Amino acid sequence: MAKQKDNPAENKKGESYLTHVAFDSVVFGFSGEKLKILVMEYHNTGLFALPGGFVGLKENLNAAVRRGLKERTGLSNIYLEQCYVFGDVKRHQPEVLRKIIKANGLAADDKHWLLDRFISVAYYALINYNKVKLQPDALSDSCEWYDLDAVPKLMLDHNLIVQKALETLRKNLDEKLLGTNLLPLQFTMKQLQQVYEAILDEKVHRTNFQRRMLASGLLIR
Amino acid sequence: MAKQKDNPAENKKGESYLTHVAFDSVVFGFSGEKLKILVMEYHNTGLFALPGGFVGLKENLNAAVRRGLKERTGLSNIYLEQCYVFGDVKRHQPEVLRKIIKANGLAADDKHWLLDRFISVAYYALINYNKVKLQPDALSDSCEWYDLDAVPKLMLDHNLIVQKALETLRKNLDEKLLGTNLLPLQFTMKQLQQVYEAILDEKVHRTNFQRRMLASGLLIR
DNA sequence: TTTTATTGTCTCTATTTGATACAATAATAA
DNA sequence: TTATTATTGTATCAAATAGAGACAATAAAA
Repeated sequence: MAKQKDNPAENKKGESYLTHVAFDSVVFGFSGEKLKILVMEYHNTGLFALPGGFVGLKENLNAAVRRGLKERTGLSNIYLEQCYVFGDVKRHQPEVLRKIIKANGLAADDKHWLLDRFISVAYYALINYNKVKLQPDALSDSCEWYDLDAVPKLMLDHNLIVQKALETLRKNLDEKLLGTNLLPLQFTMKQLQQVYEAILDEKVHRTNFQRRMLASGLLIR
Repeated sequence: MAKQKDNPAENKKGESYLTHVAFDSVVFGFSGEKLKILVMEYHNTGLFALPGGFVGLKENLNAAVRRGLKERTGLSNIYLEQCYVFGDVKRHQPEVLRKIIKANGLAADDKHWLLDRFISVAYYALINYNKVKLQPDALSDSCEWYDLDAVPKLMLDHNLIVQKALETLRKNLDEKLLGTNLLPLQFTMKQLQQVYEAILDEKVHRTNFQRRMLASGLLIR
């Protein structure tokens, strides 16, 4: 029986993380009548990925995700939900990670903790597009908005994660007026309707939509 | 900065698991008009817990959960869904695990892999009560059905997991006639109605319930 | 067979939903 | 300013759906 390798999961700053556990976030924003998500591009690799990260040894999982989002967007108090755990063996592709590590001039010996297998907990977040100050991480050239219908090929199973996040968002859309999290505090009915249409990818009837929203009692004109 | 301890995650049989990752299942069954779940009791500890387990180094997460369920219930082809990931630091209580390990006459040195922190992926499963042949695992005296309203105090955050599973089940109840997974292939409308009432914990109108079920088109009389 | 309970069918009303017409307001141009 | 246009809010109607009960058909028990 194979024994498990024993890699200290430690980054350059000497911070330690739980091995085998990662998270990825699908960060939704709304602008120009379109739904967008955040995508990062790694240095000199042509690889795109969702913003993600790892969980500190003494850190709550949810807190780790919030920390990650804070670092990328500058925002705290983000609307955030788990959507699925991706735990298939085939998502373990050390060559991909090795490429990233090497492109950053780091030592990619076989025992590097990033080369190990990870289970990833996927989250989706809803944020106000205009309040964001985007910030790539140490390994990335950029962290940018992409129209949902123009997301590039992402590494590993990240495109699948986007799909799942969108599904979950659609299913939960009516709980507590989720859509409002994508808009400023003050917004018009039209804007909210556009958010719904962008998420559901279908037109909704204007007057009936208003009736429904107001009937929920959670909105004031 | 603290470095991560490096424990080989290996059981008595020499099988290796991913460190820091666990799963727990809330297994629902239906009998005598009541909703029940499976609970295990550990040897000589007075500790109750949900059936759970760990993920093999080369095993898909979902497959690991199915393996666990197979071992406990004898069933394959179980209806199974993720419901939430529990990742708070406070669920790390090495004393509890140490108690279990010691009660089984195993060496509970500080480096035992079970004493490390775990993120747990919670699932809920729906099974046909009558088809089950219950089987405790090596560490447990029993694996038994408990009425949902009479579940004992469980270890760690397992009672919370039960709550979350029930919530999720209720939310998803109407998708694809979920309830039928708790019944034999042939069942009466009355039985199905009782399942619904047990899950939702409220009465439903008989004739209207039938209309709704038949309207879904997924049932034949 | 009679009695009783269970299950299926039908109907009535109330509520919700989809669709449209039209009024009020705001934005634009003459 | 007024006239014109587009946008947004209100009212209404019909269709579909949901809740509640009457009653017939069937199955189970005496």
